[in-house]
Amino acid sequence: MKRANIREVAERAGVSRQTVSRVINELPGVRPGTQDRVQKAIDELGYIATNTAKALVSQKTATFGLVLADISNPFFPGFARAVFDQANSNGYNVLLCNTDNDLALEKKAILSLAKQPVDGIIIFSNRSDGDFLKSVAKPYLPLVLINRPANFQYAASVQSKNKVGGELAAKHLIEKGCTNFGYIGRLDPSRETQKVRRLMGFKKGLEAKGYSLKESDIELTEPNDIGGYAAATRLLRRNRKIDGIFCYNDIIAVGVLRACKDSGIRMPSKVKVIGYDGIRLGEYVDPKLTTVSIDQYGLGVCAFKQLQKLLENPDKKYRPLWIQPEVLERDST
Amino acid sequence: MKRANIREVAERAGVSRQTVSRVINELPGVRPGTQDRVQKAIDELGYIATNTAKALVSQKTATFGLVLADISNPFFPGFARAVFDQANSNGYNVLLCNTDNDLALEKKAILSLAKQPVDGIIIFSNRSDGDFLKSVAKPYLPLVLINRPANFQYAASVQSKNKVGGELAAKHLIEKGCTNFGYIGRLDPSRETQKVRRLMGFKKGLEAKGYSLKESDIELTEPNDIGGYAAATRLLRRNRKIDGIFCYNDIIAVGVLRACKDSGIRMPSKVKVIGYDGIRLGEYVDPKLTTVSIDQYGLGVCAFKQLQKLLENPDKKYRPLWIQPEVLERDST
DNA sequence: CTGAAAGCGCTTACAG
DNA sequence: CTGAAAGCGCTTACAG
Repeated sequence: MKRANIREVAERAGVSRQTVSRVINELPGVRPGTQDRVQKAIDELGYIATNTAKALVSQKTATFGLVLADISNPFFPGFARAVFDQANSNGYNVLLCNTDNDLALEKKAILSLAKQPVDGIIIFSNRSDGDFLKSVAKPYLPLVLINRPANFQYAASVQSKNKVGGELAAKHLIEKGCTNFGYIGRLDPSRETQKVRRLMGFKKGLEAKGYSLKESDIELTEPNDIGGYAAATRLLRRNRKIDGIFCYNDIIAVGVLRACKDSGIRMPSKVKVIGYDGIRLGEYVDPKLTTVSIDQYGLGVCAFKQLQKLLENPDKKYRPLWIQPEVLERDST
Repeated sequence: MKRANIREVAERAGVSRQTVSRVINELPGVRPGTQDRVQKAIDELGYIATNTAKALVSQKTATFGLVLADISNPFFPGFARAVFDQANSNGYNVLLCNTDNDLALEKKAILSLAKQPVDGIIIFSNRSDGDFLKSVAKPYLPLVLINRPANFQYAASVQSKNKVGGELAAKHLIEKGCTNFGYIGRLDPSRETQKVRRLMGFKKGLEAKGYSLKESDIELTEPNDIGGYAAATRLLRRNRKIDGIFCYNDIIAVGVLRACKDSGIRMPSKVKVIGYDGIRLGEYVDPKLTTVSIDQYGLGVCAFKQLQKLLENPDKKYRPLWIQPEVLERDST
């Protein structure tokens, strides 16, 4: 048993291949009677036109790639879901690749998508150097970069305002009465300047109100709850006066919450903790985590919008879309 | 600017298209000097062979589909990640579709994959009727069904032992000293017999030790934490003697935990709660949730294995692979 | 309203 | 070791 092709349908219906093509693509100019005969043949043979052949002639695959660090990381699914929803309602299929934030895997994924080929790629995994991405971005392979500037042709970006987010965290903690601040950040082998903008914003926000953050009140750690736990323990042991902690992300903050609990430190009365990202998990921990929240779904929608524009007119330049973070107050502050 | 094709590479290298083809596919029988000339032309033109053309002749796309209810549901990412990892290390790309457990969306997704086409589909979303799936499963489109029997040709399945899981839950609660049991299940419009097997197993497990579950101690709800909260409130109000609650899944259980806490019911001393699935969230709630855990990653690995077998030899029949649930004891029992 | 011809970018025999 | 021919399953002009 073999998959039926357009020729077999044409033969069975007693028409030419073009006529079948017109029917399946719902093009005008087919007599109703002919249409019926063709439809009957299609149904009888269980014919489904393949995209490969169509893609070959149209040079469009109606498929794009989504490259991200790790779909099983609670940070991504909201974003990914938005991208899938947009794709689905616009007739696109999407090929997903995980990179684990590994440079080699990221390159491999992008290359594998290029050879598929796809019509474009959304990249939310920022290891690759600009030159590589630039060499990939073509009119036939536009790139949308998330949280990374796309300062070359055939690429656009969606970015979230990390510095603003840091400022918001500072403002919130100050409003809640904190006077001694700590920061628990992310150890990061690479020199990604984006990553430090949350801290920069936090410092700026503190300074705007006459406070400051001492270098000794900054702890860096692996970005997970275990790391957050250990970092908070170190931090609070070193400086017992700290009453407001800003964490690089929610998962670190969850570890911080647990460390405080285990040390018998009351939250939010004695210490207030604010995270970053707004992952669902924050609703379930105790106390519920206050956080600088990024609208992940909105981020995904914007990413698709950029891609769509690029697909329509690859030669134009598109300015970045910016996502505005917001404080989501729960019980930890 | 246009994507270079094999003809242009051939011309630039002064060879035929077949020779270029041999080089890119690393086939033997190309003189080293020729090889170098071709490689040089490839590099200069930034040539990347497209899969579409290759797929057309080989009738293989090296792509398969993954259909699931919702990638943003914490239940799926572990499974999905396993599938992606397997795909990646075996040279496959994967197209992901979300169905929201909606029959129409599921059919649409499967059809859209069929027309891509893909080499096969893994389906973890069980709305479609058998006849539809059967009509899709063809030697050219093998199907792997998760948690659903695949009793037709060109299909295989991976299933988890829901009844055993229910029995394990009963056994565990009894061992922990419970004597009065409640069950909080899932409201489900469709008649999916799979869904009730956890309950069947639970009853069986209780009866094996001389206990039983009264109909009035069963509550059904939407499968989320809000629903679990409300159901637990109703259940505990109706029967204050209940000291062991088995929940259809973890997210319901999380709501149950919260309901108990809010009613001042001590856990695990007064009431013990056990969930099902083993999602990560269970580690973060208070008390940490004991659960009947399914190895989601293993499930994904098995799914790919089945697909691979089907791809190699579509005509053979493959028996289902079974996933064994295990009690993961944490603090709620 | 319908069809014959050419072609999308590759690979698969086959010939030399 | 290399290339000419045919073909995978469609669509795109174009002719009638």
